[in-house]
Amino acid sequence: MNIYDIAREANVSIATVSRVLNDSGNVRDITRQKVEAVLKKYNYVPSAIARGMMTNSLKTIGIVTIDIRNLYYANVAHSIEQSLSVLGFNTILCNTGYDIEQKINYLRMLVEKKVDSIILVGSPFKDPNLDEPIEQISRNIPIIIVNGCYEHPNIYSVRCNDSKALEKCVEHLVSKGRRNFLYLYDAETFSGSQKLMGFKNAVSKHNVKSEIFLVKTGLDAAYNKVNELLESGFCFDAVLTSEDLTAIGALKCLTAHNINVPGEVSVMGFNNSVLSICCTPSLSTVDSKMEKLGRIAVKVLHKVLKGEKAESSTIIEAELVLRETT
Amino acid sequence: MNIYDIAREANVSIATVSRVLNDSGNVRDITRQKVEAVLKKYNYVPSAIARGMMTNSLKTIGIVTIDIRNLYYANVAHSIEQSLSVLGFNTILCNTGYDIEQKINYLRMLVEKKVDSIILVGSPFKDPNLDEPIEQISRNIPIIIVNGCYEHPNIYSVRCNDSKALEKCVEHLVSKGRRNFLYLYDAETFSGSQKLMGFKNAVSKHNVKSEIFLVKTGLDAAYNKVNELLESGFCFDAVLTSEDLTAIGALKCLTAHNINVPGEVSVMGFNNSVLSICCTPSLSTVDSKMEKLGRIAVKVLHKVLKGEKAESSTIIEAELVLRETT
DNA sequence: AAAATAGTTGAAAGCGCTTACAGCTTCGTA
DNA sequence: TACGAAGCTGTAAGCGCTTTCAACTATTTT
Repeated sequence: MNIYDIAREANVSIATVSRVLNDSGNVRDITRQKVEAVLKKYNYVPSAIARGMMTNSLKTIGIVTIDIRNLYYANVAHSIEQSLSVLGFNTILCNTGYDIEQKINYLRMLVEKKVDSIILVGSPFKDPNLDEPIEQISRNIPIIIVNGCYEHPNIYSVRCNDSKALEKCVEHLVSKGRRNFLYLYDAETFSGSQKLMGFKNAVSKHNVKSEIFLVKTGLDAAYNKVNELLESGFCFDAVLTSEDLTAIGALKCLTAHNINVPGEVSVMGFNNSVLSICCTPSLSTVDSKMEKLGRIAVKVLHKVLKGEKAESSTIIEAELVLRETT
Repeated sequence: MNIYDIAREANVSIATVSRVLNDSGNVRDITRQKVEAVLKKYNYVPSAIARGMMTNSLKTIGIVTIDIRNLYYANVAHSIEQSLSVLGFNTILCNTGYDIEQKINYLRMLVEKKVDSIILVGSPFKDPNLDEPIEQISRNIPIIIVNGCYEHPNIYSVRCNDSKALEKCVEHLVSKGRRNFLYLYDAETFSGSQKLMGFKNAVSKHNVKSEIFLVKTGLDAAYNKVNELLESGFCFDAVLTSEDLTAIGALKCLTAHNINVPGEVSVMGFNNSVLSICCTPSLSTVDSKMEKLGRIAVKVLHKVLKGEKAESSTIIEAELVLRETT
């Protein structure tokens, strides 16, 4: 069943059917009704592939992210997908993990499929192997980077002010009398580097002590690290992390050692994911505006696709969410 | 830049370029090298759209799910996406919420885009409005239903034995001396109905008391419901739920009421999501085999696409994961 | 009533590929 | 040396649409 079959049965040309299907050009009312009747009769669905041949677009965008099982990416991706669907776009989801090669593979597949744009969520911190393909792609389609940063024509970035967020965290804890900070971060992403920078700035500004450790993603790694630190006699009265889950690992370990939170040690997470209300005591954290980030990313993209000028970089302010661990 | 440009520069016909690109047919080594050199020179990426015109496939499948922010769907979707990418397929992600109309819209978009198959994750329990479109689609492409059930040619289902899982839960708690069950479930999906059935069977089999409530998705709804029950003097010594998050809501409420878990009341969740290790005490739950479910779904799909015969229904056994709340 | 205009329709080209088919070359074998 | 088979390559058709352009019809305008 194709447009010819419809045209034949409706006794019109395929051009007319096409016009009815796309509501483009002028079609007499009576003709339109004739065509629509046949369309309905067969429940006809035109082929986006064939349309794509001409328009060179499938109204599809690719979203390249680390791992959708991580609540952060899930929330951002959901927001993007929903915003796009309103505009009639579909979303191809790509989970790359931290594997650059896989990321490059995915990018190639997306280019092959002629996506209208690619949204990268959570880019690694400046990987030159990635720079070249991305810049090449950007010559043909716009690229949006969520929580990354890229100064380049046709590449737009939308991100949360992570460094400021961490400064706010430190400030808050300093105001609560904390002086010995522990910072645990779990991934070397652009966002991760921003947080780290914010943390470092803040501790030096407030002249408080700090130690920084990179731990693996997940609750256990954080738990084990804190355990190791406690057993080695390391002293701290505040734990900050780049992720809620990491904070919960720390929190669990502190509790296991009968250390009162927030009495003796304060703990703060990051992202305000649902995890933060699941643990006990509930976790103070940072609302990193996941939903808004996705929404704005699509807004920027939409502007660009319409040919309007869009801000090449958008920064959203995060907010502290204070609960029971501080 | 298209296949003609490559052919011209390599001094061959487009047919030869096509053969090199797809590694199909016979091409002399020297010719292949000539073509590959040009291909590399321009970093040529063929258009999947044009290819799709002929092959009628974009090597893309659609996954239609409720909400990727829910860890259950995120895990299943991740597993599906990863398994598919190994086979060279991309995944279009659709979050429909519980809105049937939106689901139908998405299905239509997927059909338009000529996906090779649609994987439905978490279907509502027998909605006739959905039956017709699904059956119609299945006449053209295979449909896989994960955690749903559908007796129909070209529709395959892969699901977890949820009813058995709940029976196991009840059994486990009965063996711990529990006699007054509370069951909280949060969504009227096929899976939800299976769990409910399993629960009902088990309580009647063991001749224990039970009350069942439908609550909204999320921690708060469960918290409030349990709170209401406790304040009205309702007595129970075990809480079962259809979701980890619901269980955690209950758990938090019990703790707030100074009720010892698992001393006085046992709590069990469902899914073994990361949430279950975040709460305190850590949650006993059911491993609903999210990763495996996705993997098997793709395995079945792959068989079908290759034209092999596949089992129309696959059932995977769940496993109890006992932690501190039982 | 004629002319100008606007509205409506269809023929045909082409989007960038795959693939059947035919023709040509090369090679092995009698 | 000749002939058939096998390997290689190109021509051309076609996938199902959109869109331009020209032609034709209805509606105004003068």
